[in-house]
Amino acid sequence: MSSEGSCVPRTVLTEAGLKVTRQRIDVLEAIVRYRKAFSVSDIKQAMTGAPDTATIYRNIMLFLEKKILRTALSCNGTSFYELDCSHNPRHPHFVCEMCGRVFCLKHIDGVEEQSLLPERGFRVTAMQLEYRGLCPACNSKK
Amino acid sequence: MSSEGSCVPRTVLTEAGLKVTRQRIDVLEAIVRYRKAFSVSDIKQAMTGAPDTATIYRNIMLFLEKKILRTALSCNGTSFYELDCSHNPRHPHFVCEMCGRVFCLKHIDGVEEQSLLPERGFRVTAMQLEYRGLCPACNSKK
DNA sequence: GACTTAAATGCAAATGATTTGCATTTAGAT
DNA sequence: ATCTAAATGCAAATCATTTGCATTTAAGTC
Repeated sequence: MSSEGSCVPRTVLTEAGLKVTRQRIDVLEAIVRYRKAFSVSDIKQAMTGAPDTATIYRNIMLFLEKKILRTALSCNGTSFYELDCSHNPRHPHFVCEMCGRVFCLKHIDGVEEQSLLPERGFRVTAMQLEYRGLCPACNSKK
Repeated sequence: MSSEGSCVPRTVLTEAGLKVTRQRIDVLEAIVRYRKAFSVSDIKQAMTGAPDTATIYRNIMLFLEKKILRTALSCNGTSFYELDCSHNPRHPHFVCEMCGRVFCLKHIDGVEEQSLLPERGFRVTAMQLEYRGLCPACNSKK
């Protein structure tokens, strides 16, 4: 996951210098399988026999620090995360105001952190581009 | 506030077809005075004799529907709002990961909803560009 | 392979933001 | 001045997230 690393949970953990526990492997496997931005409740539901919620949160925080994950966006009080690896380049997200689902959009060429600099004095570590509106399904229902 | 409206709370409420109540006037006045993106707790603290929290939330939801306000961003479980009027054009925001403060950045020419279109099928009603990192104050302390 | 210990986990309780139910008050029309 | 739907305050509920603490376990070390 880290920029160059593999996507094998065990390896990812070892490379990040983290203890390899059943819970961490299971959570990472679920995240890799999920393939899109997820909230803690998303990933819990996607797992059979998920670890305790506190454990999931603690591990997600750890994965964020280790750059195994990054925050995709926060909306309506919930944070969504996604894998932070070369196989998953940064891209904008879309939040459907009707069903609340979060979609990953295609990367937009030419729109990078570098091309959208804010004023001086700020040290930018991340940029997020977020759209709101109606997803295709909800849009066609209207 | 609505695209063309005035910034006088009473007038804003009337134009939006909302009942004019003391609480609504007070909240709007505080928001106009505040001049930047605010959370509910920000605006409560900025008021003397603020209405009940539930009332503030209910009114903010209403102001969002009426386009008197828009959501600036959500982070760490808190939503930030700002005036949605011609005097306050859309602009990117910056969240300081050290102190948690939210900053309004200057508008970036050429970067508009129009110039950053997501794939087909989506109906885009809003776009937010958000930066994270260290604000000038926290950055210089490091 | 058993031993040791710091780190990880589960569970329960705390926190903080936001929402809701309901009895009371009030803006705005009559 | 009167009436009624809508707005408010207050308390309690909800939801996401965090924390304290006793118990378990990964990963050396012998």
